[in-house]
Amino acid sequence: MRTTPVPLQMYHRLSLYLNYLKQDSLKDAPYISATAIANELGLNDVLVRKDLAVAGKGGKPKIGYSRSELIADIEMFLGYNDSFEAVLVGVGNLGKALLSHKGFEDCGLKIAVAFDSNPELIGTQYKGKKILSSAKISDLCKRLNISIGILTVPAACAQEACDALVEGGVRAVWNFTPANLKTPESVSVKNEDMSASLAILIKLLTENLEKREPD
Amino acid sequence: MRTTPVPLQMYHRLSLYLNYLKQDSLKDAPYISATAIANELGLNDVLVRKDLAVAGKGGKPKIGYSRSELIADIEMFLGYNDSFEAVLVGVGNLGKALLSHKGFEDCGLKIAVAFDSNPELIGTQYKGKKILSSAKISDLCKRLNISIGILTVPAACAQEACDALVEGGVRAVWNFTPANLKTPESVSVKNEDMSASLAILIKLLTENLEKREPD
DNA sequence: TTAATATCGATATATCTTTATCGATAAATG
DNA sequence: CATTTATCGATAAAGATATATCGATATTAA
Repeated sequence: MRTTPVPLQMYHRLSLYLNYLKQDSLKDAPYISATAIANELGLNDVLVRKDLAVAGKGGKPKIGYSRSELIADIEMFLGYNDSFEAVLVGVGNLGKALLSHKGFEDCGLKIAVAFDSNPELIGTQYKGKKILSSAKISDLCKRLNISIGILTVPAACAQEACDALVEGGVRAVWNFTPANLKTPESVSVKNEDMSASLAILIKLLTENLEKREPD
Repeated sequence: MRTTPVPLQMYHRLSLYLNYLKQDSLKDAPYISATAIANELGLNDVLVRKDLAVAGKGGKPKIGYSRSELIADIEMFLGYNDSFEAVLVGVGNLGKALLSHKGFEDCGLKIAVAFDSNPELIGTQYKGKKILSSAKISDLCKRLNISIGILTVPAACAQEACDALVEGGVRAVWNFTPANLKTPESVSVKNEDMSASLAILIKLLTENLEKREPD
């Protein structure tokens, strides 16, 4: 079985670096070291250096990396300069939260339209995005050449909506439902499972409690 | 540096198993094999068996594991039987989405109250949860013996809100903002960084596109 | 009752990921 | 101008995680 050539975790970290590097408080710092980033984010400095070696053009001893160059390099590496068209399915609270989220555009993600099956929402707009009937998903995705589908529907409708997206030629699904989606191999799925995250949170918590109150 | 004794990823997977095992379509299946779970979730069967060996009581050759027993074992292992009191800070769309989410209760998470700084929201309720002034965070957390804080405020207020939670004795923070929170060692933080997830999604997507269109 | 089969559980192996070490280098300092 | 210092980059080592192999076992079928 083939595995990922470059660790997915690294992409996660690069995004963290980017976020850190863009911080207001660093606006006047022309250079920054891997050690500093590592300390700030609680990571190992060699790890940071290795990540930056993959995504960036290299730094200078004693000085570190050019902050602006590093930002540009990471954004390039993460594909934030290419633009991807997306649609969102399910305009509930979570859907609205994602539609409101400024910052996706900076990552090259453009939400073109949203879909919902609620007649009261169909035809209206939210944050400047049109809300259309879910019946039109595949047609519209084809017409607009959409590559990403964001799923924020109830779990029970998730597979159906996903199938419509796939039918519409979408190549990646960002799944915010707990459903275990089936897609053809050519369509990637990234799951954002709240329960799974919560499981880890609770684990961290209990681990932590045990540490403090040994018995 | 000490690392996690039991892989965090495992907790993530256990939650997936749980979700799968509770599926309606399996309601009449008394037994289920690690192989079946692995195939369904796209994992290695030995990996699943290893996870289940840690969390469960073991299965029978040729048959598999008792589905109901497995569910109980995993829930026990994940600490879903213990109940944790939580508060949510920031009743925007995302906050509302989380307040609406049924299913946290099944995991032992009880959101006691919510906080916001918007005067129009303060004093109202959402989904049966009272919304109080953010100024009261630490006092109330102390009084109610809250152990988990859920952060769904704008990034700019994140550290401030987090400090109030820590002051209130919270032991774990579920951070839905992109802020890089500073907490004492005794307080765990679980970050849900959208940009970082998106970075991985885009990576999966482009990887996928390259596979299909080699040049 | 015997043979075939699916599965578990344990052990061993491979792979992936992170951390440690060390020489080289650019700036700062005396 | 030599020395010290912080950092990079490469290589090596360690550690963690996932996969493969194999004997044991319970069920099913001949």
